[in-house]
Amino acid sequence: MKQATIYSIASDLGVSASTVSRAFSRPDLVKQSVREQILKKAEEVGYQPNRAARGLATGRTGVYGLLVPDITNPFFPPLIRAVQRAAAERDAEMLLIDSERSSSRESDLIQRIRPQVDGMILASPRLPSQRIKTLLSGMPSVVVNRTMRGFATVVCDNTTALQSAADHLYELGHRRFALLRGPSASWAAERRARAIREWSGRDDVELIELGPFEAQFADGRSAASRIVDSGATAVFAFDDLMAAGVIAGLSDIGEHVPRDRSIVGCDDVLLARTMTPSLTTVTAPLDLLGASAVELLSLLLAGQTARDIVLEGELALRGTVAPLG
Amino acid sequence: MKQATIYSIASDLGVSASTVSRAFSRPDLVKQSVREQILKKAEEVGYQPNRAARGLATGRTGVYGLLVPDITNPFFPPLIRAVQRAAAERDAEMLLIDSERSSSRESDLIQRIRPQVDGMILASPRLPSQRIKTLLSGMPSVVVNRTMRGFATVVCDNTTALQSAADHLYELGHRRFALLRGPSASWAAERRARAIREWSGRDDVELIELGPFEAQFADGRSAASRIVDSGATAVFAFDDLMAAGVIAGLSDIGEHVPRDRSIVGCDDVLLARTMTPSLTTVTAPLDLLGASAVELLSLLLAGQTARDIVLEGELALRGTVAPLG
DNA sequence: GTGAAAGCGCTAACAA
DNA sequence: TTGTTAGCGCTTTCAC
Repeated sequence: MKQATIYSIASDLGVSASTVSRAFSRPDLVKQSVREQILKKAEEVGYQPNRAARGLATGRTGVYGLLVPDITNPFFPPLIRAVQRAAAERDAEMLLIDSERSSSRESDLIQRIRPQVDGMILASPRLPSQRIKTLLSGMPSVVVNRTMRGFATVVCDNTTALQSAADHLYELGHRRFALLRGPSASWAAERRARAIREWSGRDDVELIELGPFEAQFADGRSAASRIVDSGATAVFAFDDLMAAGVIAGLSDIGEHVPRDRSIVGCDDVLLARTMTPSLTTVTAPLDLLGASAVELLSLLLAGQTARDIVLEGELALRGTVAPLG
Repeated sequence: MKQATIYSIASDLGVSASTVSRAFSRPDLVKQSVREQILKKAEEVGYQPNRAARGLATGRTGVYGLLVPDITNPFFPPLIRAVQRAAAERDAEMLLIDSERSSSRESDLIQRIRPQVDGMILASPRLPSQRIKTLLSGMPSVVVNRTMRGFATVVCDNTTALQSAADHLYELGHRRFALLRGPSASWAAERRARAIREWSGRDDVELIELGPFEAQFADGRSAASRIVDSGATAVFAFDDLMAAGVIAGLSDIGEHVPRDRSIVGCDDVLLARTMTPSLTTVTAPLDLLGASAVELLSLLLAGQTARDIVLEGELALRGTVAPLG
């Protein structure tokens, strides 16, 4: 027993294949009684439309490409889930590509899947804008967590939340802050750094900037001694992973968080919640981020123009900040 | 400028479309000089074969489906990466489905993508075997981390490593152990539990079994008080996530790991390495697991029979076990 | 070694 | 409201 087709259903029912096709794609054009028969039969024989055939005929694949730089970075899985869910709601599939933090690979992979997807969602790719524009020319695309002229974008702005965190630390008595900067090419890193810099422009506050770093656990860990040297009592890490690294690094030196120093992360990834003590951080609305990206993409696919979206992070006060002791 | 096709290349070169097609799919059938011209031209115009068309003609999609129950569980991202990488090596794409720990969703999603993939890799699905067999009948499939008659399987056996961990704890003076069991339907949970049970069959050792649990962080956390009540000084958690939960739960009660109690996790996911102190656990060869799964699948697709594969975990001694104090 | 032609399953005019 | 027809881009006999 092979897959049912519109033809097998059509001949079973004594109607034409087009009628069966229409029963699915343009149901309003088919007489109700016939349509019901067709749907029933389809159900019965487990009919599933062959997307390759449909794609060939329509020029649409029903597949959205999602490109992430590093699926093992805990920031991405919830985003991936959100995208998949939103795609499924639109009856589309998601083709995931993980470039493993390599931009050459990114380039290859985009080339490769280009003809197989209707559009792409790029979650903070490594490639320079110009290259991306070339690779994706003519393909509806939305960019996540990065602004880029000529593309629909959805970003998360943590400025307010980070500044609240800073206020909070200030109230707890901290005056000397360290900032571990993220990757130099990262839009988010720049944005976060600027938020802290702006905030720290007051007389009685000192800011020590370290980095840029690749934003890995090991980077945070090895930065710990420099933090100690700097005399900063509170540190803003680019993201939660680096924050966890800092805590490990401080522990290597014999320090304890938050007793000896306060740490704030960013993104609220899983490990921020599962570590003990749990990490004070800024949450990212990943579900919304993913859903918005898909929404923008489908607007684009429908030929409409999509406006950019800015979401806000929120401060999550937890166990890694304490009064200056 | 639209996508190049075999026709556009053919007419550019004054050969027939079939020749162009053959230059890619059966290169040995084309005269070398012609083939080189074609390849060069294809490169030049950025030709990418349309997979939908190829799929329609051959009945093959060149896409492998990968089903995971929960992409936010840090066990899966490295596996997903490994599968994608291995698929890419075989010039195939990976369609990822996350069932969000819902078996009904799992069922729907499998149905849905069935006609769009050449085969499926199921990573510890939630569905009962019988249902899976029905859903996948006639489709080449390999099952990861679960044994299942009628399917090619690749599993990771942690028995030896877990028993070494137990030996180690025993040497450190521990005699009373708690075991937090994983989901009752989980093959891995059963296997791990058995390893510990077998080992603890000695006179001077006591084993307290708790659970089964859904294997979430919160489960571990709330189990902490029961662990304390049980008097166990060392605990085996089903996986790292639960282990992290236990540590958090013990901390809620005012206990400190490993000072007051020793904890062993399983899988060596990212958060095991990023927490402070880092978690003593059993590593899973995820890269190999993913690569093996893809290898088995391609054997199946080539019409060959695939033998099952068993991989071994390894003990990673880290910071959450200490001598009984 | 190469070309012509049929067909994969579906959609989308166009007719009826 | 329904059927007929012509492709979508590729592979694959079958001739040449």
